[in-house]
Amino acid sequence: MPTIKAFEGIEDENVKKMLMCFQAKTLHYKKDTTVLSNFGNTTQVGVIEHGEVEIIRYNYNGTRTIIETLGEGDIFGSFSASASEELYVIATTESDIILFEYAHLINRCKKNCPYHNQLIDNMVQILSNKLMQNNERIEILTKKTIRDKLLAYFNILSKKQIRKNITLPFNLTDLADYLSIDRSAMMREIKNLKEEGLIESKGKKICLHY
Amino acid sequence: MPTIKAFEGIEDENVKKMLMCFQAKTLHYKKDTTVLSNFGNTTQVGVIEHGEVEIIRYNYNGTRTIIETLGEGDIFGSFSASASEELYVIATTESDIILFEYAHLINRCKKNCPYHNQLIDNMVQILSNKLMQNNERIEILTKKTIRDKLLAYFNILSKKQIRKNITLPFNLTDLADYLSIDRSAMMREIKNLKEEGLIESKGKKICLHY
DNA sequence: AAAAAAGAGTTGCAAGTGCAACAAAAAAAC
DNA sequence: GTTTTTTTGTTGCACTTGCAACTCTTTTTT
Repeated sequence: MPTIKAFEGIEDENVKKMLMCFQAKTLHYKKDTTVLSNFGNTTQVGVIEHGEVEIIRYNYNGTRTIIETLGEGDIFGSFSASASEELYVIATTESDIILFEYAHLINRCKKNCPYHNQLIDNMVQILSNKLMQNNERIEILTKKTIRDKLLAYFNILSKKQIRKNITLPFNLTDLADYLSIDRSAMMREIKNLKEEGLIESKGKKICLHY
Repeated sequence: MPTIKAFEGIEDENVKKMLMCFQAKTLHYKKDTTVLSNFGNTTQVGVIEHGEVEIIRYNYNGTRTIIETLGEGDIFGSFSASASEELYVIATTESDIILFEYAHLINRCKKNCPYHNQLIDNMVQILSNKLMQNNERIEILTKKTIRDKLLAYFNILSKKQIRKNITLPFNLTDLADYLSIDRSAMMREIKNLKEEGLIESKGKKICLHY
């Protein structure tokens, strides 16, 4: 079993008890299938036991925006998105996902289980982290030019990977989605950055020269 | 005393005890003074007892971006921003602010005070709300055109104020900041929307015709 | 009440960006 | 190994946007 952030510090047997108490269901999803649709209005929480999912918004003009990419042990729920959006949770690989009602997470049950405290402490941690990630994305999105968006993104990544030689966590098409810019315009700007000697790059591999 | 979200459901006397335990300081700030600078790297949390503050990022080119506007009873801390930013918390009106270390919020003290549970439950609530707000902002910022940004923003506001006749919560200059677009370009687009009959507007008052 | 500052509203122009439509390379499927 | 699909890389062009430089109005300060 992978380390599930929400259940960290709780013994396996207690996790099992808790999931029983929550009436949680574990469901299996094939690659590229929908885990939840109209996600903005569900009260469910999903915990990724195995696999990988993406939270996607389909825009009226047919384009799509990646809201978030989640992996093993991650959790998603109403807090992952704005209520006014048309959202889908898609399994990008074969996945096992534990589903239950969000209310269980925040309302302590009557029995006052000791491990419930731990669960809620974990939630504070998880939500804080998500907030920081969101703030990062907002920092990038508020940059006005494609160049500034790219550089801001590369910088943050470089800090995280602790080196100038970074590897993008997704392909260039998805990067353009994440930065909310046109892919071809982004490629053009990457070319400019290369020609000016600010970066070297080939596909997902980028080396910062500043 | 105003309703402070972080302390909701905790009796006044217990709040006082807790703040003692946290070694919290209440400080007074005049209009347009700095509450915290280099905010990204502090471990402090601020609770607004009276007044109003803004979390501001100053960009290298001199422009500024409003990260968040906060009022009475709101809380701010490391979770309010990305660590890589140069941030300031500015009092926009005369304000009283309670400051203490973030660690107190998430680490239950040894005495296991009963009201600490309530505090942490409140934090989950607060963080969830902030996440939703952030998600909203991301939804808006990921729109590609000024028109779509404006309409997305108006829609969300219209839902919140439950009418087509909305009043902006800040002036047009700050709105442009919030949407991260050029003010004059925004004015031009508002004019277009008016001419096409999609909205009526005068200053902060906007009426949606759709 | 007058002066100063802040905000709203406008416009020309240059630069940046999105879109469409490709070709080439790489990866996945057969 | 060949075919198919996905991803990367490129370019011309039109249009949107940012910038600068204003005027006019409203609000705040003295």
